Amino acid sequence: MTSEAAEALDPRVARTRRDVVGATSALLLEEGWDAVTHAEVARRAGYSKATVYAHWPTRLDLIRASIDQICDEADHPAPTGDLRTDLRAALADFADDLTRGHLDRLLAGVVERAHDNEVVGRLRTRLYETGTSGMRAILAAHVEERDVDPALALLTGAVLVRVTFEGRPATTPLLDDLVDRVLASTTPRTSQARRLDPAATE
Amino acid sequence: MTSEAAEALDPRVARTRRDVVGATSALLLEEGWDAVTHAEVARRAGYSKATVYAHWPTRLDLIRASIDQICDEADHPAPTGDLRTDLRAALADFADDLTRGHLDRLLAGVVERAHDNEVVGRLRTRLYETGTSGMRAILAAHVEERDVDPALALLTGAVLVRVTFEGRPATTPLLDDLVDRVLASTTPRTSQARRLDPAATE
DNA sequence: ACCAGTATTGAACTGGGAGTTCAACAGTGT
DNA sequence: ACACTGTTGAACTCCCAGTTCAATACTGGT
Repeated sequence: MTSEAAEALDPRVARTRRDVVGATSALLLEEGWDAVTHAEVARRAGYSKATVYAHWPTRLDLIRASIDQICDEADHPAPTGDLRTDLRAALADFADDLTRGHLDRLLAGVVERAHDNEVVGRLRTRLYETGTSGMRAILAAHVEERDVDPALALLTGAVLVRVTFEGRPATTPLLDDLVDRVLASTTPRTSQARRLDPAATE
Repeated sequence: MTSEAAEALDPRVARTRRDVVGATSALLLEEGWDAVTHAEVARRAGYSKATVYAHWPTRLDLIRASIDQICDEADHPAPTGDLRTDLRAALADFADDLTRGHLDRLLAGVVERAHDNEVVGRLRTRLYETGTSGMRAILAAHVEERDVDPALALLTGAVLVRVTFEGRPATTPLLDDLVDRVLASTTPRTSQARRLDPAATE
């Protein structure tokens, strides 16, 4: 019922879904997993608690719909074609999501609950892949296949640690340094004269 | 009263503290933050709920005591003196804590709650620093000062991502590869004449 | 052995909030 | 106008974290 695509949908239902999922996303990012209750979501969205229960019987239903929306709406800056430039931009974008977008708390909440819930485990994977797909695409286009996964883990992991655990702001020089270090351990893909001399290029 | 060090302590109090904090740590690692309630902790430790409340009035008091204990008890393998070997061992140790020790869930739970609680923020920092202090010491002894922080963030971050988000087992070749990549972006400290005595360091 | 001081206990109580239900009401497509 | 479906408000149940306290058990000192 909820998955029918272009089936003529009651406009009331469409409104409700849009409003409630929107309110849930905002709540989830602003206040965290535990703050997402049917009562609070209903209050924020301007609907009755009973309506919210009718559409999303459990808290996880609400959160799943919300995360799906967050992932669907994610956008990435257009690549220029230069590896280093694009990677820096994508990494800055990721760091921005983590801090300003409070994605770090959402990720933490999902990771914590993924231990005893299969569905949450899939949300965790989807969320992480969405947040890093930009970088993955850039890497896949420019470095050897075997380097993509390790480089991605190094980059995203380092930013996560810096921002989330060390509480450090993700400044441009810090991010650029990380990109340089990670690229030093990868093999460029094109036969182009892209030697990895630290001092050369740009 | 609770912080007196060698002051002759009522053995009942000593027993209670040991048992309850032990039970809390186990519960926290096995079942996660939300599972830590006074009732469940009391049940596991074999004490009355009222006793647990008398010693630790809030849930956070319990968790703080538990994390303090976890950090105090943490031990690291003795270094051999060889950078690559020691780093591999320390990283494997960290990965093991994350997976087998369920440290990943604990970290996630702490990160999530650190957003609106200063005390939890300090727990997060302490927990992360405890888990990575072994690697930090090894790096500090062998690479340039400016390389220590970035290398640490890259290593721990990559393992975190691989284990926690990708759900991948932290196999030896995977960890060794990460160490190699990170070391490729660092400058070794002057000569290898740096034969540091394990007992004489800091 | 006794005692004064303290820790522990069991059991009962409260306060709040998550989740549920439903009859009345409102919006929708024909 | 009509049948159908979504929405509503309010009342309700149930569970559980947190609280309290008089009775009991243990401890160190005399």
